[in-house]
Amino acid sequence: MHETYNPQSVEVAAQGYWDSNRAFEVVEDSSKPKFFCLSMLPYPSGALHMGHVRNYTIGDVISRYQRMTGRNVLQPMGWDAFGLPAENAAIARNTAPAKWTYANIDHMREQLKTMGYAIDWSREFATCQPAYYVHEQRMFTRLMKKGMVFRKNSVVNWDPVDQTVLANEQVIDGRGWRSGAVVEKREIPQWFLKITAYADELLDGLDHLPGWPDSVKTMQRNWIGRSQGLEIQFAVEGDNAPVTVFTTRPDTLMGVTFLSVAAEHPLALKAATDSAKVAAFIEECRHGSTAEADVETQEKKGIDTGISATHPVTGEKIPVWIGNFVLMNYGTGAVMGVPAHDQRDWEFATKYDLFIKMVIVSPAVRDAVRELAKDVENNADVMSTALGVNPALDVIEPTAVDIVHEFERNVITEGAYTDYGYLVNSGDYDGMDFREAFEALATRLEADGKGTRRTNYRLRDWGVSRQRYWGCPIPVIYCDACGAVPVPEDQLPVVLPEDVAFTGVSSPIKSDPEWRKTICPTCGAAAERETDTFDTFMESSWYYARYTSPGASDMVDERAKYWTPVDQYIGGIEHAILHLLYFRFFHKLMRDEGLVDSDEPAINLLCQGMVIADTYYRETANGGRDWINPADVDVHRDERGHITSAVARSDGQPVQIGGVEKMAKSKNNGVDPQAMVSRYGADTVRLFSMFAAPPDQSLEWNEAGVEGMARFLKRLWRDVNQHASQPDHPVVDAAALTPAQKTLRRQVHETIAKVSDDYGRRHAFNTAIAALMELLNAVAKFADMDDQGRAVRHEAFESMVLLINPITPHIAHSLWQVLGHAEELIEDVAWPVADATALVRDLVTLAVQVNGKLRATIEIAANASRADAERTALAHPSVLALVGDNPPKKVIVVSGKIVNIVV
RNA sequence: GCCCGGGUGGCGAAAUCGGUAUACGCAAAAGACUUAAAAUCUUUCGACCGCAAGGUCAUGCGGGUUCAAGUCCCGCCCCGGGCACCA
Repeated sequence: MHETYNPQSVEVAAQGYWDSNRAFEVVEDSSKPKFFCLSMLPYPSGALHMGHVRNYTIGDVISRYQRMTGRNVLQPMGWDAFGLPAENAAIARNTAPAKWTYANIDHMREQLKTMGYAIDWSREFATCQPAYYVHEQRMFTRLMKKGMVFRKNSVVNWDPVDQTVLANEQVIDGRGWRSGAVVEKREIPQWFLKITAYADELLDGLDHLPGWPDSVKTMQRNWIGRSQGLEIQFAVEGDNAPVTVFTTRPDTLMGVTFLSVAAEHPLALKAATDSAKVAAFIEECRHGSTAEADVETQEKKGIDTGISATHPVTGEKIPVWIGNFVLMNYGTGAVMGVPAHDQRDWEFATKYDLFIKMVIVSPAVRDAVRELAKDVENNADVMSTALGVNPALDVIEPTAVDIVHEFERNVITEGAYTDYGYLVNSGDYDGMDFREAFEALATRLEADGKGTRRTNYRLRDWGVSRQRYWGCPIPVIYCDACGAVPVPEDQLPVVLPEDVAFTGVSSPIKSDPEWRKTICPTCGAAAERETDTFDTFMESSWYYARYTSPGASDMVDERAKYWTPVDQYIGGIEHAILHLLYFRFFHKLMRDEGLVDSDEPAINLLCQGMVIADTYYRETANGGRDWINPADVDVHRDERGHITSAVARSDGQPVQIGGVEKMAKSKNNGVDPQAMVSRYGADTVRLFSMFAAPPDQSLEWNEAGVEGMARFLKRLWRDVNQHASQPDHPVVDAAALTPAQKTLRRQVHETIAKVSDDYGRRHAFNTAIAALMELLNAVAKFADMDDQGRAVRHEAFESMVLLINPITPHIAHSLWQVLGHAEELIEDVAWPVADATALVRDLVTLAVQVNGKLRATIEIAANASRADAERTALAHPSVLALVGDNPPKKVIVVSGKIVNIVV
């Protein structure tokens, strides 16, 4: 017997056994149901962090559990290896991005292996390998031929000092992160994938994903943003083209008092040629970042172009303004201004003293007017009369007029009324509701050729061009005669040179005139290659499919149809929209190429929360903060456990407590998984990361909590070994058990049922662990040394080891042998099933409430009738004291739970 | 600004379909073992009042629905994620 638990030797032994048996390498097997368990692949940033550990432990628990329930489980791993950080590291360390990336992968692979994940490593790849990205390039050229790809101008952040395009992340407060120069918006030609062609399918498909979190589906629905509305043309004076706007609220059309166009809109550019002020405003709009969050939070500013447009219904002249909040790349680049019924327009109109015209009243106002003016033939007229639109009407109800005026005053002075209501001040449309007004105006404008009913999407086409080096080259050749030509399939891959000097000023393939030189595949003339690379979301959109078909000559082969779709996908909630939308989009592209046969890439999705930790700091002389790692801080508490102070371990001097934040380099509060594994073992780290919080919430790293987990595993080790050292026991004879033995056995089977449900359905690993802890506590208190006592205890320990195996597989591997099983893979032992007869209870506890307050509990037979329950409850002394002799008004009995007596 | 989450003891959390709020763990306190410490074991542990029995109050704040609300509805506050070139 091993007296003490030594995680290091246990883990080395288990991992060695798995390796030598190739325990987790899988092939297609039609005799078993398959289960594809996928975790989002890591970016090889340098070292494993706790977020990875959490993500991959969740995936591993699900994989091992599914394997034990008899499924053929594929759990792969790879590397999302292209990206911006490699370029930054290359500049900082004077090395090549490829070299840095491959070194990180080697290091992180070793770190992952110490965690003991049940991964099929034979399928591993890195997305920066030509053997991977060649398929992506081929797919792109096929999509080009299908018309799914187009090129258009698009706005980027331009650093005028460094003469380079900046990512949004590289723009801090409107300035380039290195140069500090005010960033400019610049238009350059870029490649796009027509994701909008799939907008309806991407939206409607969400209704067929019951295994995805509602929050993710809602975010995607809102992101796609399908809306029904009207596209309306406003004629513009002079020889200008009409301005087209899209609105979902055509019922407010009569309230339009201005138009706003983007600074890049042709009409704005036209106005700039006549006015230096307008030109200066447009110049000002060119500064600052392109990020929507920045655009939406900046101060709303505008300028009158001096040009007027004509209202398509009334024929009135309305001014055209330029607004810095109008996005050229969304919709038509122009919006109609309805200050009375749109809050942003209201603020804009108030700021620039533009006319506010109320044309919608609330249902409450309409109803009040209708009631007061019920004798008047048409109460829509009363509302219009109140507004002075129809003074000819001589029968009006003064109070009704006041109500309408009051509402109008409110709209003008307090803020827009943005809900649906009833039209007023709108001529022929007075009295209509939203639906009627929409139909009437749509019909009229369509007849006049000034409007069209349209379905609009917030979703924009996917710009895939990046002006960076460390990415997959876009396989296009530019020929003066033939234009943009896809690289022929037999010339793929277009290989990115890896052995380069990277200085950060320009991409090595852009600055090397030789690399881009080629000949046109169509006409054979001298031509040039595209030097932009793909957005790295391209690689992460289809990697899951490649795992199914290692070595396939195309993107995937027939094996993909066995393994896809993914049964369980696990990753961070930060990917809820972009990655998960592109991932779904790419699956549909592959389906339409005949590569896979399902509509969606993943059946179930689990989004895990962040890993957070305490922060500590000291003020520096210049007012900054010097962050100190939690591992180097000692915390003092008072006797109630409140933290009173913290000191640095290095010098014993106090440090400031900075609160709990996401683990990040900037706050120096990252906890190194490697250090934790060497101190406590991988099983303890896995156990803590599953226990400390449910998977979808943030997880606070707390080393004392980790020690608690180590204690639990030590006790489990000790108690199982102690049990195994006792004499052999007979099989459990359910009919011969004492009440105490029966109770323990019931707890064992209740735990089996709970843990199975927690793993398989709820993904509530924290409560599964709590249930196992409770069972270990119960077994420890169970002192029965009789034959049947030992038999029941043996059943308890075997169940516990099997149940905990998905979370702590190394210790389970050892303890399974201790319990008398010859060396075997515990994942191939059948998952325990709760015995229904062992779950039966004789007595149940009911809570007894009087007027909804708990006053007593009673124990009654599990099969007692409701009347029995009511009688027993009413007879309880505490209840009698409160109820007295008066008969209760009402008694509610919820069987097995509660009796509530209302007096 | 817009969209999506979250807020429960000293701390991490539990309460799965509206039915006994605080399971499990951490921290803390007391005791046992020890020359001592660590480890381990036992006990206590939401707040307030009370010798006790028991009572009152408590799930971010303010209302509401219900026999019954952490859970449902309305209005706020605070924290986090995303916003299309971080991945």
